[in-house]
Amino acid sequence: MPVNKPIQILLIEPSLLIAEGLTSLLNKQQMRFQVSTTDNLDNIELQLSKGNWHLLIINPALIQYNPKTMQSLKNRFDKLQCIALVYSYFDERILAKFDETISIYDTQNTIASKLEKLISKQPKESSNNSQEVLSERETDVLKLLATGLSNKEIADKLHISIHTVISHRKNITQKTGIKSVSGLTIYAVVQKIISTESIQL
Amino acid sequence: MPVNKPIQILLIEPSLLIAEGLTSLLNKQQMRFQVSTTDNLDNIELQLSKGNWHLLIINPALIQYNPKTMQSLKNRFDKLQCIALVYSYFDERILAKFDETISIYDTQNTIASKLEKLISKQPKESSNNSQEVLSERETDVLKLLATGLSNKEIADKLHISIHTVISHRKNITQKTGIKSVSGLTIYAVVQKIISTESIQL
DNA sequence: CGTAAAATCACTATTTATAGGGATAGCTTT
DNA sequence: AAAGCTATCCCTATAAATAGTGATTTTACG
Repeated sequence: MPVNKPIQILLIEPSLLIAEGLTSLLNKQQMRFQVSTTDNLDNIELQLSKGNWHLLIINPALIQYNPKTMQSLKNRFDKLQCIALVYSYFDERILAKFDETISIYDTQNTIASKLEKLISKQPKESSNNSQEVLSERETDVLKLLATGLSNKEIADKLHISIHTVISHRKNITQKTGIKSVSGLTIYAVVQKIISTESIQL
Repeated sequence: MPVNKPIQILLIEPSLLIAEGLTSLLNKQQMRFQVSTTDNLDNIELQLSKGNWHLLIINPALIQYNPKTMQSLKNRFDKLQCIALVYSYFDERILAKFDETISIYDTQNTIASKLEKLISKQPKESSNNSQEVLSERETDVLKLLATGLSNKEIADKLHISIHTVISHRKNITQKTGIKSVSGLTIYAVVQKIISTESIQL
């Protein structure tokens, strides 16, 4: 099972509903998008600096009166692509500052293809190893992890040391980009590595 | 495990993104909402007639120029409550025709409580069969836990101390008998406390 | 045969989670 | 009014998980 690293997206949008909608739509796509949302521009530089973001989607209303912010962001994070998320009419001169524009009336496919096009423009640093597959042993560990066992229990069950389990888990996290146990659990279910019945409820 | 009948909602909204957002938000609520979406008014009477709908959520832009539709719907389906979903300013006289108004800038709680208030007005057919295992607050915690957040993050999100979160988690574990995060995640999914989309992968 | 990937194990330091003990205040129900 | 439940907060001590680095041995493949 090939696992692509998710595309990291920072979404700045005051309407929770719209943020939720976009997130939900993107989650339905085959390509994996990981969307983080914030509702204002505060601390945005801080947030951008501590992560490997691919796309910034922003409501242009938030920056239309201080285009400097936009420019300074583009300068500091030159690989970051900025997309405007518009509800209604916006001045072309403002929209022109963005790499792309998506509308709330766009279809799911339209939105996704616009984003994908932007991403494919990027130098593929990590997408060459994106056909990553969990190894057999990693799958074993994930399976047991997702059924609710601790590292120690997994180690005992597989007759290996806990260090090895931890090692495998590091690799799993790195390959899938999923850090949380809940996320990995759902992943295991979706990937049919386990069935929900086998989980310790 | 008690199961309440879901609230049937018909959503008429041309923006897929907004429809998706609202659906996603409602799915995160404890109360179960089942949302069907259509993007225009065609065949709406037909659709309404073949289902037991509780709420109709509609973009007022769709009917502002023919209020008759609205009136005729209210006449034919007298138990149906109509909610306006607004993005921007709308004439008060138009909004007054609705039982309630929600904005895309409303918080999740605001939206949910508006809908719940409308529903509770209705004669309760069979809503008292719930020996709900988890309390409301415990459900909040479970919801966030299952999306992959740590105790600390949950505390911040709910504006309570980490001790309280731990306390709730103790109770959740005791009530459900489920100790592992993966087990609780699956539990939350099965109980429709969360949807798999909302999990941080 | 050489190499690359996988699997195994190890150590340190830090952060999180769990177990178990309490406490208080605000409700609802009896 | 008393009993119960919920929500909130606090403490200690221990267990578990994670991040970062590194090393050795198998195994598969050209």
